[in-house]
Amino acid sequence: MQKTISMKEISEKADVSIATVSRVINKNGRYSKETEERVLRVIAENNYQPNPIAQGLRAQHMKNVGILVPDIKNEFFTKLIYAIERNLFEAGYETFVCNTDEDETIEKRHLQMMQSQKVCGLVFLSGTTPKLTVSIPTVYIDRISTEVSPNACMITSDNVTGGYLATKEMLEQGARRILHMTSSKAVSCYAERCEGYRKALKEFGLTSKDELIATLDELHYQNAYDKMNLLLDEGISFDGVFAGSDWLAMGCYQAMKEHGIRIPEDVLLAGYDDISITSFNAVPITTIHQQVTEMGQLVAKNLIATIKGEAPQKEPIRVPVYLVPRKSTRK
Amino acid sequence: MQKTISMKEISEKADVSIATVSRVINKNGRYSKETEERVLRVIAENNYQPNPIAQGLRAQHMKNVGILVPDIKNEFFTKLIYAIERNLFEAGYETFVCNTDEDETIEKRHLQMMQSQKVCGLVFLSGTTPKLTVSIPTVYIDRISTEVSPNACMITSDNVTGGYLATKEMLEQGARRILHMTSSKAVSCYAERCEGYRKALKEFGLTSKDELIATLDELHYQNAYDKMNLLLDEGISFDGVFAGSDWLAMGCYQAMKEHGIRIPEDVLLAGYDDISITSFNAVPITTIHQQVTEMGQLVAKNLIATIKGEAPQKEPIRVPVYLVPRKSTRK
DNA sequence: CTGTTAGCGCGTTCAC
DNA sequence: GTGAACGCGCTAACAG
Repeated sequence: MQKTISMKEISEKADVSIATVSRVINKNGRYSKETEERVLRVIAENNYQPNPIAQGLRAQHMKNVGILVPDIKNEFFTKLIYAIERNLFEAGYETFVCNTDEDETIEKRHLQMMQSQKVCGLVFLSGTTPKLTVSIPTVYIDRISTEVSPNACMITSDNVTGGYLATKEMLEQGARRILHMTSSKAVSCYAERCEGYRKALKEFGLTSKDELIATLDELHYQNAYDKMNLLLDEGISFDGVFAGSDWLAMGCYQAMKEHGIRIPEDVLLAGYDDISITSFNAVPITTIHQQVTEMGQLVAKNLIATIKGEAPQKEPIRVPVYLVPRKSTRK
Repeated sequence: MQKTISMKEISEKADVSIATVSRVINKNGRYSKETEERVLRVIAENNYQPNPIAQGLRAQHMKNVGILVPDIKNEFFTKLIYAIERNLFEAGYETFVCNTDEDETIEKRHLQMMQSQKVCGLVFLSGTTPKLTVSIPTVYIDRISTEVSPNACMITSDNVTGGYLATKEMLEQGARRILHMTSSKAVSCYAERCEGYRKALKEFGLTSKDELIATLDELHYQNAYDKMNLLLDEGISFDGVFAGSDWLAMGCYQAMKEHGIRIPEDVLLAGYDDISITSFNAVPITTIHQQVTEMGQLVAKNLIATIKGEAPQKEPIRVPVYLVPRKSTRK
């Protein structure tokens, strides 16, 4: 382990007290121009930088933030993480990426660690989380909750509009029995997308039918694939599918394909997130684009503001979405 | 900020000295059975856990490891990160994921932070890195280097065999002029894949031709796409393409498709990594599967061993790969 | 303007 | 078997 130079050594080399060095570093004033220069010179010469751990021990928090993500293998989340990390890093924060696998136990353990490690901020990417009891500045993405912590803020894309746009697209293309695949759990972003789905149906004089709402406990490709196979074997009929996420859409696509259903000729299909795979799929899939870069910026900006003591906005911040029409909804 | 209970408070509640509490926690002996029980009980009752920052300040290192990754948006890397993180977490380590964007400056700044933050281990995922001057236990993945740090070990998949298998597949399917797209920089994994490419050619009585080696400064989809467009416009002829990674293969695919080239009828195509998108592509793409789960386990195992003081293995550890034949090489 | 000092929470040496 | 005391590197309160 490489031993690094300490503030004390700097103070000796600069022939001042350790307190003065600290003041210069933190620009706390109460030092002369000359001493400042001298100290800064010694610091530069020795390539010194303060020990974040010692700072953390004193301040009771580190300049690190934890990001809790349900599935780091999902491109949608990595694009979000990328944007968040980039913005936080520029502001001097390092990032713990904690993959929870949608497992409550793992999530709790990560949270515990984050708390012990005194991260100064937390970011939750959409998922089903237990009630958070910590009072660390937090940003929730795509997870509206009624029981909001006092210093938490929420950023979410406009899921209602997204669901609405995807559904409307298929209605306009002639679909009348649109299946919606979504989460069985009370996850706000999925609930909102479903709301948009209903809204579009209503506009077309239709009502949502329970048998056309397919719910999943886990939101992976495989689950969607299995569920769709089940539904098809049961003989349910539909002429459109709005999947709550792109990976669900991919699962539906695969199952339908294997059942000899042609897309878009027999059934229209739309997903959500706009991950790369949808555009390269054998039949490119219509989807809703979420502006991850903008969301990442907002996350960083709001989190940092909250960390600095500003009261977070109570109202969720909504980022617009737009439809990306592709072959799967255009015969 | 939530104030947590300290060791001192535990010692008071248990009516022992703080030193004894420390000894019990670290199982350093020199305490009686009764005191141990009492201390452990108080610890449990108060849900106490040691402050990692204070521990870190004393020990001069934290139980955290940094992972440096060139592109966190690439599924291949996230699968690797997933496996690494999972294994390290089970062993009690938290992980800093540092995205470098293949930018040396950013990488250096991350490294500097990791060093300041006293991570106890470092993992480099394939990329072009400057010489590392720190002596932190390190694992390199897919980045063989001659100038190895004393406590670094290397894990890599069998890239030579991978390149060989991909190329041989196309040769067996009749291709004779196979273009190879690879990195312009001296990145070991790409160099090795190229070596496998040559080896296969040789076996078929062919030699590699310079005009059939296309190099890229940056290894993204867009660069491959642009390069392939350029080559096609120049009129270079070939009947097979071995791309050094799946995203490069996707870029080649797209450019060829837009030039009216049919795959596999006119040109065969193979990639490397086996990311999801290759199997869902309009023409599923043949690729080389890397066993990321196994690699992640090996990374964690070896890193932890090195952290604990064992001398790391000098020889690179090679993980087998296998060919995943798909439509892009089967007419 | 500058220096001395206490203490953040922990592990460890040294007495007893 | 146990406890007092020091120091890891830093910031802030206080004294001058």
